Amino acid sequence: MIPSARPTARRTQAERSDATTAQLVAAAQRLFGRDGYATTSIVAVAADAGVTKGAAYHHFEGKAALFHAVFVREQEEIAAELERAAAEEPDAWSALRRGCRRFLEHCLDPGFRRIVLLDAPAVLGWETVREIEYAHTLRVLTGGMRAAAAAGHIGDGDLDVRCQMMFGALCEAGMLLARSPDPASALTSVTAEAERLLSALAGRASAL
Amino acid sequence: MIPSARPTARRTQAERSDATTAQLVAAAQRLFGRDGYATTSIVAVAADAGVTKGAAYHHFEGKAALFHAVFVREQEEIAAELERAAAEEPDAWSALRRGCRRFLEHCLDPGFRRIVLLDAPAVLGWETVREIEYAHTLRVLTGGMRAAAAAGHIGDGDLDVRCQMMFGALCEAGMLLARSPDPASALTSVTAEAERLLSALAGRASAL
DNA sequence: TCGCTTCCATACCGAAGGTATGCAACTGGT
DNA sequence: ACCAGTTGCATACCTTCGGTATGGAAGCGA
Repeated sequence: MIPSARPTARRTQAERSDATTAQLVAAAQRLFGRDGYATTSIVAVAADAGVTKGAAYHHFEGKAALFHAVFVREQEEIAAELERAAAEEPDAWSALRRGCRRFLEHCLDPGFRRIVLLDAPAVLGWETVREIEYAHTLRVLTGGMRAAAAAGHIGDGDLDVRCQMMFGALCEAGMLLARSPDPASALTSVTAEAERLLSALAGRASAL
Repeated sequence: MIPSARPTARRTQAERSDATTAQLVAAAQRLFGRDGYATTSIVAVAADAGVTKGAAYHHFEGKAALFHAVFVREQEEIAAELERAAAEEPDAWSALRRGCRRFLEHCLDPGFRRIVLLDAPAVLGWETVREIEYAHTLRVLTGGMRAAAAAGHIGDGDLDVRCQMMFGALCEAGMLLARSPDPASALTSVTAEAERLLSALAGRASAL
């Protein structure tokens, strides 16, 4: 008998497990992003993934663990996107600016805002959130900052603290951006303020 | 018969109502601040206030409404504190710096962090949170910024956007501060970074 | 004094997170 | 190829909690 004649028959355990976990995370990302963590039930996520509660609780310790997986996935996506954007720029300084702009653009996605900026701190706690972000988004940002500092663009001081504060300002700007009646046009002005802030941080008050 | 011979007897309706609402808000502020919104039940708050669920649902539309009241109270407290601190300074620029430092100090309170910085966006939504903050904390901050701008300390640009981003950076710095092993000593270094950021925003890159 | 409203407690309901159980599919050894 | 043993997952159940309905006691206007 030919294996996988029908896609459901004769799958290995790892295949089944990976498939359902992927389905669950994808469904959770959609529903958490659309309706928020609190109003999204486990059964709804499971149903959207084509399974039941049992599968969800078999693969994840609970609702928060499922959200944790979604958050990590979200971070991996944005970090990869930022690195791709930064790689297109010739020097460290323009890469840093390009990354900030890219982050703001990414904030136009409602699911990202809901999961990463709104729910994550309350669900996972600040420590966990920043730990994960420090391995993804903040890693890219601090990397860009260090590169810019090595190129002599950045003034002295505590770079880690400065990156965190810059990051907080960017998140705030992202929410502000998305809230505006015309986000597409607001993107330019908010980006301008962000770049001004960046230039200011770098000790180049009139770089723009 | 003498009114209020015993404190419980012969109180007017408004008195009873005000007393229980105050008790409920105070209890909610304590429990939400200590255990977080999600893990704090209405009955726990009511019991801590010395009443039952019925009283809570009589005075508030639901759990979120109770949290809303707590959040407004937090904002009123911090705004008053900031205005008091700013009033002690001679000029607009030092008042602005003093206010930022004061805000960071206030972030050392775990209840404040939990309620205002962690839970509020998820529970009330970003729009509601910023609307309330714009009437309190952000009002004081933008007021200080405008005063500093009028005194010629601040460069041109969108002041509202800049205040929001500065506020985001301050919130982030507050969390970072509280997370550090020795918050009291970290306060000075984080404050230094914040003032540097402020100076940078003002177009005075070497003001500190 | 007497309807009427306000304040609040008790009883109840439904939804949702989490657990226990059971069964079917896969796996590894013989 | 067969057969323990494990894994993947569904179903049934429990508990907690937000929210509602009901009832009664305390003030209030007339």
